[in-house]
Amino acid sequence: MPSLIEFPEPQSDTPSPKSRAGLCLLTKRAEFIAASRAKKQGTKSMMVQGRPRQDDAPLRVGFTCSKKVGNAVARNRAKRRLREAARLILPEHGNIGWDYVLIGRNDHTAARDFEDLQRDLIYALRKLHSH
RNA sequence: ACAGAGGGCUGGAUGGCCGCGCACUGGGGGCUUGCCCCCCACGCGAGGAAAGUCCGGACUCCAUGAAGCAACGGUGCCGGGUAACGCCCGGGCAGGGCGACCUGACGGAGAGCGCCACAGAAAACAGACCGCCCAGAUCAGGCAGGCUUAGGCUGGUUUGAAACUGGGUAAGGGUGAAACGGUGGAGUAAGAGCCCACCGCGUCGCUGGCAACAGGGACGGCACGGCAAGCCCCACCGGGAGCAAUGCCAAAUAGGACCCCCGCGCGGGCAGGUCGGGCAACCGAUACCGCCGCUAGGUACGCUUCAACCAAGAGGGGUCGGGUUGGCAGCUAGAGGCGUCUGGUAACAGGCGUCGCAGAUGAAUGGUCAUCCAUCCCUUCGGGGAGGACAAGAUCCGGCUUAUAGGCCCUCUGUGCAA
RNA sequence: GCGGGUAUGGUGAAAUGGUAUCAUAAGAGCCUUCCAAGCUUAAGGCGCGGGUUCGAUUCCCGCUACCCGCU
Repeated sequence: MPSLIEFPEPQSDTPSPKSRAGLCLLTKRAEFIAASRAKKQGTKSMMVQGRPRQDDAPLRVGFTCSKKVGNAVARNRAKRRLREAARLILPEHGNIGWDYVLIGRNDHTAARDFEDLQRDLIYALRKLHSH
């Protein structure tokens, strides 16, 4: 029923209600662009972008794989591995009120050992928070 | 055994723990009792090509329907299958292979236009550059005769000739992708379908076949080069756009500005008439009649014709500007899969039974562990290590094309060996 | 996802089925005291694979890469 659905205020800082795997997801292109203009930290297996939002809402995360990663099979696999790593790491190491974007890289995101992938994410988050 | 040909199937397997999407079957809980929300269990959860978007449809809108013409695009041996097709099956013909078998845009060049570079005599109504042959003239030589004192002159016959003139001929000619039927004989001055035999070609009957076509006969007497994936002709097919179609809800904005257009008639003006007001000039109303101006539409599209409908209205069109990028429906039961029977050579069709089989939208299948399977590497033969083809739905279906590690099954061909 | 288009020297562009032209850049030489301009000169190419044709940059089919439009 439309009358019962509370429409969110049209302010860009309010988190979008979409969630999956226990994490709030970024869905709008403008949110991705805002994150890309903030801090970034590259590792061997991924690029991580982070942006503090100045509110107390839960942290949000988005995943991106461009055509450089490969065909659709390679892109989907890279995003799944990034999503699994985010599910395990972010609730513990992420900060409330931040937006994160994880970007897959050619070959290494799909081929790197999963424990190394998790260590890469923890390292990148620590660097982003400290700067 | 080796080498091959055709067809079909499969596309790593099993389990444990954590995690994801959908559905709403069951259970539990929450309150704002809604067919709402949360949790748990169960169920389902990428492909043979999901791909390329090359064809054909379903469906939706443009735009309610019908017919014809033109243009444009496509298809192109024959018959059948199909909702339809450029697809499939069967047959014919042509080419390739010892063979199983494979390949083929495979209508028309006798409707017309165009092109055929270079080379070559000539590239398309044929003609004749070289050559070959005949005749003539000229020149030279041999031989015989006549005249003459030796020399020499004359004319007959024959032979030859680089070049000349007039005819005959198209057999031969470095070429070229392609050269005016081919081979053999007869014939001739030389030659020639000029004639003959066979082959090819053309025309007309006959026989078989639904047909494409095949077989055989008679006649003709060589005419008719190639290219239509050049234009074109013939036959058939096609209105356009696409699920980001389309419909609805919510939100937001300026329910915005300017310009143009509209028939039965409309609008304006003038004069008169009529009515009303006014002392009057004049003002207002009316539209039966007269004159002036504007106009002959839209749905329909390149053109023509027709039926029907709409046509001064919240009208149509154009330019500029502003707002939104949320949600729901479409959205998965369909020319559906599997099994079996019947008809058919087959593609396929029909009957019966049975199954319920993804519906996401920054977009769901992942992480990890163990065992097995295929492959590769190392090896002290105990084992150890690496590691899984091409590639993932996005409205749905029928095809085609392209990519694809390997594994399995069936049928057939050739060669060799054995019995 | 759906639809449309392009590919020619390093770069930007032309072309009737007969080995491809122009501009510019880069190389060498001349000119100049030197540079620029100018002049001369050589090299360098039809995205890939099939087919039609005697012959393909051109015609047809299939791939590859790139670009554009539609919510």
